[in-house]
Amino acid sequence: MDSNIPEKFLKPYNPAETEDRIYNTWEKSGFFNPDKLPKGEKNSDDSERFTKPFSIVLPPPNVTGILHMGGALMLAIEDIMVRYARMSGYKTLWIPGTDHAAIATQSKVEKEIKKEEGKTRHDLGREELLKRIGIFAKESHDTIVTQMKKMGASVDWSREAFTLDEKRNLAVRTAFKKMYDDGLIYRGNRVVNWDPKGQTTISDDEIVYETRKAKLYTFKYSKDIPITISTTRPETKLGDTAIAVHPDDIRYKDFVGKEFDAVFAGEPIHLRVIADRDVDPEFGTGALGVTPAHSNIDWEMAQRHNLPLKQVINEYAKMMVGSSEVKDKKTTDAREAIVEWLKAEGLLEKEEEVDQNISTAERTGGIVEPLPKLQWFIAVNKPFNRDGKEVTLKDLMIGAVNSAQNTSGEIKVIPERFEKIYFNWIQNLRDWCISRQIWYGHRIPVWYKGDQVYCGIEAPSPSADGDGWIQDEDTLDTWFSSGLWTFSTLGWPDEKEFAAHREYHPTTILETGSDIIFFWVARMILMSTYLVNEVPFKTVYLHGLVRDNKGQKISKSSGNNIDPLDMIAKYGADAVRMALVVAVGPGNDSKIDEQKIKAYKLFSNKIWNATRFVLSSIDGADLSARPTLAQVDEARIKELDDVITDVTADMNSYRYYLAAEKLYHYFWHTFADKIIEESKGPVNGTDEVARISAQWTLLHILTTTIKVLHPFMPYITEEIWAELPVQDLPLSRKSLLIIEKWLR
RNA sequence: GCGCGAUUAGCUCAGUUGGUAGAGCAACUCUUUUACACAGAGAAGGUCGCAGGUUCAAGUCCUGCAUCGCGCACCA
Repeated sequence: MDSNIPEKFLKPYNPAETEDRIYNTWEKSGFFNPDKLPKGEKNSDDSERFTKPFSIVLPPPNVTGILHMGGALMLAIEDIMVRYARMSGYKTLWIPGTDHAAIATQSKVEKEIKKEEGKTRHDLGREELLKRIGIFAKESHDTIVTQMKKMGASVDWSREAFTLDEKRNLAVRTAFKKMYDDGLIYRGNRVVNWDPKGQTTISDDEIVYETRKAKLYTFKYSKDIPITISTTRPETKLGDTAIAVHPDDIRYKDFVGKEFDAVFAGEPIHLRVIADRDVDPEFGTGALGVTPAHSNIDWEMAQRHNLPLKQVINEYAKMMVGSSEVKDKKTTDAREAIVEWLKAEGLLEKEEEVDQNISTAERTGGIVEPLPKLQWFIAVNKPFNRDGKEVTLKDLMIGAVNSAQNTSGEIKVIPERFEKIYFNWIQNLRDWCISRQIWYGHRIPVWYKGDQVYCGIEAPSPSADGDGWIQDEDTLDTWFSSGLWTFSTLGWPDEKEFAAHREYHPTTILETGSDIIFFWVARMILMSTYLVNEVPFKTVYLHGLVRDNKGQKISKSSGNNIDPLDMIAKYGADAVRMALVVAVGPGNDSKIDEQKIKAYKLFSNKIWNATRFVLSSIDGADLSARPTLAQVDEARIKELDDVITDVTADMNSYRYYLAAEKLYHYFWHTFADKIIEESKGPVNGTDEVARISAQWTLLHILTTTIKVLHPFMPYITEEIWAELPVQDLPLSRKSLLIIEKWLR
């Protein structure tokens, strides 16, 4: 009975033997490249096939390391989107790439060099360090590419990009220059977030707040100053230039405008009492020591009251002034010394424990120190002319996203609740600090000579602009280049190349993790609306965090990483994809569990064996034309059609988590458990009409389900597809399943 | 402080537009001349966080509360 079916069906399904071979077949077919998709015959029903564009960019993985489960989830969802679009007849483009991840990559390589050779970046110099990072990035890149292929990602490798390659560098310089000329990029001296560990500035969004217990000290600056203040950071008080009180606070009314001198922990200070509405009279003593150089809010207050700025903490988080117990000490040590001094002087009035939010740097974990520095910024609130109207970048970002309040926004966010999070973030958005004091990244395209400043896409030319120009040492925030990703990967700013890809922009959809909605999604909207004057994508689909089976965030340091490659080796990529996708709605965190992956390996095997049964049941029968079906088979076909209609609706509405589950359920518990079982009678019986009806129905259901399962489980379905005989599907033997029609 | 999400079977989670609940794992009984034991058949297990309300009908809508989590702001 089994004599005519392929021998491989006699054994359980073996993904390891299948997957790499299938991926090779796909790559060779060229179908990952939309230009190579076979257009439909002219004047046929298929004449529109593969003519309308569908495009998506891969959120470029950082070259810091390897693929983790979060990356696997991202690839799974996007590949489902892409394969579904391709089968649905779209000219489908999925652009792959990697991200140089400036700070993360440089600090990782620096750490390794320090560990192995005991050298710092300054020992190596800029050129040598960049060379080393380049080697590391290349290796990481190759690993990531291998991993992406293992997952089955049907990306167009011929269009692969890197956020730090030549083309993207030109895009960055072009974007910078335009924003500079429009006055939207400026250089300014402001209090910025300084990461002493990474030795660089970071943006507001790169700060992670951690709640810790801290001591709130209440004291007087000196016996001669009658106002008592509170602070958790006494060491900053050496840089105070004012005491602020609320204008309506009668306790301090008489002091406003008075000036005081004191020597605080060895440092002479001069304080003016000011009245400012930002002071909360209910908090502490209602009086606040103003430290313009080491606090954002105090800096703003200082601007309003024209207060002097006095820096007392340096880039290494060490004290620059004070008594011998304080000067050159780390801030934490200085704090203790100052508290001792306050006690000795009898100035300390109260010491209490409070909860405090500590600012730490996202990438390095260092405690952020606000410092005054000359840096580059993007002005988000500055009006500029756009199509005859005065707008700000903030306006563009708000206008792009669709919501109940803004129905003209072009971008739809899935799930919707992230719209609120997005708008809430924009409300509080301040100018974006884009310069970084690291070497790995896009160098700022600005040159200096004495007082002269030159911003250009190219360096100033010696003949026209003279000699002696020195380029800015700093590099750009990695998200600056990531923000250009939807169009820098499509040829921009090269007019010819961009024109050739114009149909792909705006991209159809952006799929990414909800944790980078501000870092990336918002920045892409900013850059695209400003530079290309259109939204970067029409839909944003956000997925959640993948956690381990205990609900912990997966990270290398906690050692709880379930390696997707291990799981693929054990259970196959199809099983991993299903486990990641089924029952995981957009925006929701999920937990990955080896048991769940294993369950979908069993499903692979179920499909495999059902195929074996169908092939052996129809052996020798001519099923090329649809026979007259028995009533029971008609009902089965109707039921199948209903399921496919339902699943198609889910696919069109991005409910992959439901579609996958429904297909699983139908295949196993309807097709295998019921239809196959009930067909055994007619298939082996003597009633010719009933037999052929049952045989045709079995093959039809198998063929159809294999097809619609393909976006989810591409390998096993492609493998089986090759073995299915032609039924009423004229193209089926000519093409790979990857370009087969979703519905016919 | 403002906003958001979660609370459903022992565990991990689905449940799209309101019509008396599902999956995986675990646990129970039976079945090894079956396409598949990487299986099948069957049984068991839930007052869907709590309290109200709307409705012929609510896990699904509304209000309040509780617990957990997240974002933003504050953080002197």
